[in-house]
Amino acid sequence: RLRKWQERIRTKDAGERNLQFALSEIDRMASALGVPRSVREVASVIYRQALSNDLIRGRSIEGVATSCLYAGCRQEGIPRSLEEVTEVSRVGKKEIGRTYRYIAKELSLEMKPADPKEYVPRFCSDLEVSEEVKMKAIEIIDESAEQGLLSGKSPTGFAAAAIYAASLLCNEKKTQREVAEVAQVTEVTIRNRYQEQIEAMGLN
Amino acid sequence: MTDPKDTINIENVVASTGIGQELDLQSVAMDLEGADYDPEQFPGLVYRTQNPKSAALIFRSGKIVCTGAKSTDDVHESLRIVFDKLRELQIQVNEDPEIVVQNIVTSADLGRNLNLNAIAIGLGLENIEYEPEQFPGLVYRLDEPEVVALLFGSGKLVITGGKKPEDAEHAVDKIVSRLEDLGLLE
DNA sequence: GCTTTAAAAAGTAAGCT
DNA sequence: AGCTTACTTTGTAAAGC
Repeated sequence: RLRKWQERIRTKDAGERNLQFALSEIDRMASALGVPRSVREVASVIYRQALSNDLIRGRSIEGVATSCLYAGCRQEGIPRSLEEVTEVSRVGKKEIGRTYRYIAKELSLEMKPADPKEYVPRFCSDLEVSEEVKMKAIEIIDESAEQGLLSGKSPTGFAAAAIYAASLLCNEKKTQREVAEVAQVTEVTIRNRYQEQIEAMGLN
Repeated sequence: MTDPKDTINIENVVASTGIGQELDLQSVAMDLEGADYDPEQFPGLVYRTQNPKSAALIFRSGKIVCTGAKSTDDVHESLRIVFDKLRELQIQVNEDPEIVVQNIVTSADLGRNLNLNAIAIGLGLENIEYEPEQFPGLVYRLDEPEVVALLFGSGKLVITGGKKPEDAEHAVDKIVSRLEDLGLLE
């Protein structure tokens, strides 16, 4: 009995240490990504839910913690792309994506796809463009999404192309390379999305 | 209007069978021309047929998996070739080994573009998986028939997980009627 | 869970000329 | 700027780690 009792404490302590580690990792990554405290709190809540629903077994704590942070950002409307969270995590993009999908399904998070517009404020401030460019980019996203161009496309690439197009239209040109860098997509992707969006706006 | 069912095309059939005889894969690999066998990497020996095109995975137990065929007839024809090749190596092969189709992959075309965002919400976020950042297709799991459909913005789709060709037809019918009910087609 | 095989869908990426 | 190759997703059996 004494042994069982010790084992329980050992297990409880181990579980407590694991939870503390996960939460500190969420904090570390959240700081590195520069997301507000509300996102860390949402991510922590999701992690505790995953824990109580026994979704961690068979998965790395770091992977689950990163996935919860990714989900938290999206739930708070200030998404970070998988590329971005992967940069501050110790696990790979593929594992994060797979773990995120598993947790979202099991916890019925019912996440809507990230809206490209949600990336515009951050990308634009990183590029130091005017409010005018920002508004124009949002206009381009709305119009081209309405015309059905968004289906299947990555939200970051779509946002990046709209910002690039808007910078040209507002005479505040940013190069494809500059936009590609802040959005973490290739110039080829920007070029492809940009062409379609310009056509959709009737600006070609 | 083209009935989406008429655009269905079987792209890949996976089936399993067995010759009812244990095999020494090392010697089979030596005698069978074009065989790929690397037990360190995978326990099965890979043998490819040319006509019809397919890849057979042959195991020590004598069990065989055939993939890549474009129809159930092709699966049988491919495996007949594999059986004959083994017989040429003086290996006993049962008369007519039972061949079980395990999975059929099909493609089809709904003929119109799809708004995947609207479909994700319409079909219910709890029933679908749509992560355009990770993959451009929307994943839709059906209960009846029990298959998985991947829907794309172009209106093209992939149906997998079925065990008979009719599964794909039933799936396409259900998908079309659900999208029509939601007013998300045309 | 992984390893291997096949095939489609469409988006993204990387390497080379 | 292309073109080619390759990776992402889905499902499935096989034997073994």
